[in-house]
Amino acid sequence: MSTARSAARPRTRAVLPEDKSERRAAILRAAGVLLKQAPQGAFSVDQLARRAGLAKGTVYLYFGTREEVLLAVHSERQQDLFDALEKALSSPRADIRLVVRTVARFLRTHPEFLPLAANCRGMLETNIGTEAALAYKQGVGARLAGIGTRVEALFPIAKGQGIGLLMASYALMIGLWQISDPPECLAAVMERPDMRLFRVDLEKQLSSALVNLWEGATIRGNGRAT
Amino acid sequence: MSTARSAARPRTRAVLPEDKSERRAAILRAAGVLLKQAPQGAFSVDQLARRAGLAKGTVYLYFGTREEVLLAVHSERQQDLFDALEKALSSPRADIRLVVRTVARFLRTHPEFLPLAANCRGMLETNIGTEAALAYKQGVGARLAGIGTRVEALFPIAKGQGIGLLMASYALMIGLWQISDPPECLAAVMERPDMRLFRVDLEKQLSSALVNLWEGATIRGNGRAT
Amino acid sequence: MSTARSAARPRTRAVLPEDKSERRAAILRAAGVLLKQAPQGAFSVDQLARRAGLAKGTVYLYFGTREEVLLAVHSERQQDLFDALEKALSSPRADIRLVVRTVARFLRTHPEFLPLAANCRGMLETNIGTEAALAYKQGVGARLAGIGTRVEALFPIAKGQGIGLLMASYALMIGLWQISDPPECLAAVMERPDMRLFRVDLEKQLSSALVNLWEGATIRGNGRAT
Amino acid sequence: MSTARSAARPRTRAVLPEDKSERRAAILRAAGVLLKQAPQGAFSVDQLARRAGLAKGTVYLYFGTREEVLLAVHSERQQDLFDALEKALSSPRADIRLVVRTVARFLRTHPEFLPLAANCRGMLETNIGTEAALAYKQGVGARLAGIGTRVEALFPIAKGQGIGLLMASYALMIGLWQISDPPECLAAVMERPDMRLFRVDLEKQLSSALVNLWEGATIRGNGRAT
DNA sequence: AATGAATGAGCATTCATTCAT
DNA sequence: CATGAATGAATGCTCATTCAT
Repeated sequence: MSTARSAARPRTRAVLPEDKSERRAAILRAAGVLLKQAPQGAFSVDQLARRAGLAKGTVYLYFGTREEVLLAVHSERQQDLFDALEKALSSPRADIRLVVRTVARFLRTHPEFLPLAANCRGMLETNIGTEAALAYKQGVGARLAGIGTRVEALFPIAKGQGIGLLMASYALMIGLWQISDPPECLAAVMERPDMRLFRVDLEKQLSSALVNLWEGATIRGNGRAT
Repeated sequence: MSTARSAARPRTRAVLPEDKSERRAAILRAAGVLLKQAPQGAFSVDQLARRAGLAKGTVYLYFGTREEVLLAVHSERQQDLFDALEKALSSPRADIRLVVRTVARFLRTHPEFLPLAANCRGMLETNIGTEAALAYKQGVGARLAGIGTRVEALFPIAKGQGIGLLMASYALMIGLWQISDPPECLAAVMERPDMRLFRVDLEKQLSSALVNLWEGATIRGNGRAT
Repeated sequence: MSTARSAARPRTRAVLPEDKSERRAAILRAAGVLLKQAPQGAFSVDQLARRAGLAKGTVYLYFGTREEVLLAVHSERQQDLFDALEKALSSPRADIRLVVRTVARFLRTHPEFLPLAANCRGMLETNIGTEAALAYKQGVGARLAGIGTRVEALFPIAKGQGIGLLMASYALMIGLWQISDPPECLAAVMERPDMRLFRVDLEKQLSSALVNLWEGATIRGNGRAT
Repeated sequence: MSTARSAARPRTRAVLPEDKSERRAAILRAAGVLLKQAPQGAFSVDQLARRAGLAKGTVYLYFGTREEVLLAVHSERQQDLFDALEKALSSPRADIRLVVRTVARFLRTHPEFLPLAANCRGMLETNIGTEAALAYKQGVGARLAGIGTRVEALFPIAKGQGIGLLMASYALMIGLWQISDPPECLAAVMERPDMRLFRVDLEKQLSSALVNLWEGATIRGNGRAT
């Protein structure tokens, strides 16, 4: 397309470890910005690099593949969710309502979270190295274990069921989003009366379902639960 | 602009409406077969046509786009699930356990269902006309309404909550599958002890979560449910 | 795309010769209509047939290829131009001005003529049988000869130069159209001052050029003309 | 969505601006070669790239679309024609004969020029970005203005008519080629006596017509000219 | 470390034409 | 004669990734 571009003008080099992680962070930040416009992650590496003020090749110095960048963004956000959850569970007033409200607030303030989260498995399947996938899963596992234990301590559920409850809750989040978020091609007809069923208020439905799930799991004797 | 095309050696012609439906069905059947090898639908139209014993162009006589074929397969399967559900709810012994067992049995006998279902929103977003998407959604909506009403009649939940409960259940299915199905790139390391957390028995976990969800929704006074 | 269409409902059959030419004429008429919307002939055989109230296959009973339909339309229009020209040259007041005015009026009242005419060679090259091409050329040749002779009788040009003058005039028409008609991709920028050069008034420029050409050809002693 | 791509074995890299121009030129050169065999530009991007010793994608680093390559070739040749014309008009012996002879010689030595030139509008209409089209037109406009002024200075025509005369001359060139160049499908029958009319000696006819046009335009008092 | 030029696999879709009915 | 189902060739373009500089 272009004809004559000027020669390379490299950025300052990141030599120190802190510079390096700053570079990495810059890429993730840029991805975060682009994710707002294309929640499914439909932007090119070129766009990403340019937005981060770097060259395409540089991205590959910090990440193995395009999808690993997305996974890293997702992972960060997910850890934030875990943080919020852990904090809520540490509160003296911790109960199901608080947990559910915490999740709801997180999703409300991070609208780009669910589209990416729903894509997560697709990303893993597509173009991510074992190493990165493993690291991600281990990160998730560690938090799940910690928070799961806390849940088991706080609520009357059988030992070992906390993690399952958390997983089911997460499944509910991404699954409900997939059902309720109207795709582009239906945007124009969502107002029709026969589409009323699908004009779902995600926050409300999800909160309701989470309450049910958690209450169902904590009914006395529900030791077999989740 | 154009060039003279060479001759063709067509298959027998589907002239009658019933022959045409059979052609259409043949394409869906072929897609079903390919879906076993590529659960995410990663096969080319060419493969699909060849498998159906047709020319590529013929596929486009019966479907608008590649993705509409996949959507049609998914839609059919989903209607099967609705059938099973409706049948279970018609049984005199209908209760939560039966519903959950019905779902579990369906998923066990239709292992290709969830991968495709989890892809559904992506397909809608990608390359599906409003018309086809609308038809799909309407088909789902009609069944949801019918079955939801039945649920409300059978179980002590508030009027209008049946559909929400069904949706949440469906969300749980596709969400848990996404979490629990190990991606290709992790297949080799799933045996590691730190991956134990993710060696989820989908049927068991899902059944447990569904029971919790439905019991939580049907606790007396849970009118605000799901 | 569609699924079940109803069986064939053939039109009445054209058995008599006059019915047949009426069918043929209907196709040409339909092409004429479509040509207004897509002056370059960018419509499909399917559209054409539908517009003519016929099935696709029927078009091929009356014409060998898609392009032969277009050629036939063009040929008809061109014969109309020849008619107008011949009539003008028969007038007692026949002179260069009248000839030029006649051409200008024809083009003004047949705006779809030049786009198609400019495409003519492309059509011949692309997908037209020798037979149809030959018939077209012979039709043109006969008129050229007739009108050329008339020109030679009316104006002081050497014997045999009439045809050349006509050909050059025709070349001027299609060539100037190609230069002056702004392509789609420039529509938005034609108003810019640096595009002023290309905002050509075709009728004016063509008339002017034709006058020059014919006057140049008829200058006394210009026996070497055109 | 994406898949890991395989490695590449690139040619030497064009880093410096001059290397890049050379790359670009190499592509144009390759197009020129292919144009000899397919004067209408009927070759694939793949062929083009291979002939230039590059990968398909590389072509798109230097040009936006296939058609923009063709337009660039045409533009170059056209500038050559302008050069020849300008040189001729600078000669102390500049007169109509010299101009016409210059054009004739150019066309004789550049037989691939007219087929492509006659295609130019089609290309612009088909697949060319506004930017490239604009650049082309501006390039043409600048030369037309310059040469047109020179023509007005040399010949007794009204101010501002030079460009019109040039345009009409160009129209004559491409128009006459379209009429006179026998299409493939008529090659076998061109020898028939009734085709005599169409066995046109392009150079002779064009020269004759150009002389007429220019003489007609320069007749004293022809201020209304072209 | 940073750059960005080069690579090339990958694929849905159209539509003129045929010919069985 | 009329129909319209079936055919299948034909191809531009994107973009993740590599690696020479």
